[in-house]
Amino acid sequence: MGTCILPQNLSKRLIKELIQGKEMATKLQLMLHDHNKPLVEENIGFGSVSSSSSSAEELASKILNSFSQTLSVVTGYNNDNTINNIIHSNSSDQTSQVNPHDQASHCDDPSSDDYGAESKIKRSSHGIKDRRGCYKRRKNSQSWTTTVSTLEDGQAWRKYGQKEILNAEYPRAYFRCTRKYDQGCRATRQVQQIQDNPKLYQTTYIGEHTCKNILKPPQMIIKDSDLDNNLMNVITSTTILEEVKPIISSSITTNDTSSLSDDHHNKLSLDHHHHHHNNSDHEIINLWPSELKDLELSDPSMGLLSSSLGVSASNNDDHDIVSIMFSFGDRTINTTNCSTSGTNSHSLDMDEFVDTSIEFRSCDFEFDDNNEFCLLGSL
DNA sequence: AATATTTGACCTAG
DNA sequence: CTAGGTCAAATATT
Repeated sequence: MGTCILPQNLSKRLIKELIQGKEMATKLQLMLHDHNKPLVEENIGFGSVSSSSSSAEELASKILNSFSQTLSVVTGYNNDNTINNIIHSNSSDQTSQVNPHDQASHCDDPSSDDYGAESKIKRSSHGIKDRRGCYKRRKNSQSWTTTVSTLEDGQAWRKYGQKEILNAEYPRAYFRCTRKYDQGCRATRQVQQIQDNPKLYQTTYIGEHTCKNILKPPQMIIKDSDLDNNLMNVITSTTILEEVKPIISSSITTNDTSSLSDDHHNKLSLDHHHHHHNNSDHEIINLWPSELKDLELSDPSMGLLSSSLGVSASNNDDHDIVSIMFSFGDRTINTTNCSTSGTNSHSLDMDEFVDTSIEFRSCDFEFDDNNEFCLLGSL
């Protein structure tokens, strides 16, 4: 597909930014892991960040900035596969590629059912060995490798194998896109755990998603009872929203609601304030895109939108007061002083959200009696 | 029932 | 032949 023609200096800068971002994210993760957990247990839970909040915030800010810089480089030069190629150059093995076509005659479309029925019959009938058809390794596919601390990347993967790897402490897991058969998507990924406690995985993405990852109605679930756990999964990440991708450009850090200059500077953040709390009443935590799984739509290869979900809340009442702010760069959607009761989960239809909210300037939402997320104000 | 995971066999590149 | 990528039946989960 697209080949990367990125000036070397920018390429270096991009790599540098990504490395820095990764390092800082790791630090932040450790920080959260080491300091927050004990605090959560003996303390109030959501106030936990406060003890190390200054440095953590600092780190978070730097990380965001790092990704912003990265985005500005990427989106300024290529909106397609640039990032893949760049990161790929950093990848460990299965390199050598850059032969984007010739994706191994790996059963090009699922319709030409290759290894499917036919071989199944031959194998199961009499245990007769026969070739399963055209299966070949896809060593010529685009691939890139990252090191992360979670299996979650917001995409729908289906595990199809696991292997013990020579000289590797942990087995390697193989995943394919869930839409492999209904949409012929050939994206796969391999996850190699390289460390335990804290967990670290080296994730290699092979091939690009060709699917539209939007089959089920996207939903954002905010379950009060899960907030504690969610906070422990915290880290930062870059994900993509297909609909928003085309208008991403440079900076993603501004939250200024006053200016409505252009369609760029997109950032999704969600603040979940708690007001019954003693120390701080406003904390922002970046959640993994697993929390956004169902609204997350694409693959990490196609573009980047740094979407962070900030959440904090109080559980000391049967009425949680939450305030949620979505900000797409300089546009903000704010939900202040929403009152919700009970421990039900609130769902937000992200289909509608993604489609329409870009048009909003500032408006209010709340959870109604059915815990539906609804619009209060006008556009 | 549909969908996901586990796991040993199968298959290919080197 | 070996190492590692994939298949698919059995099993588990939703």
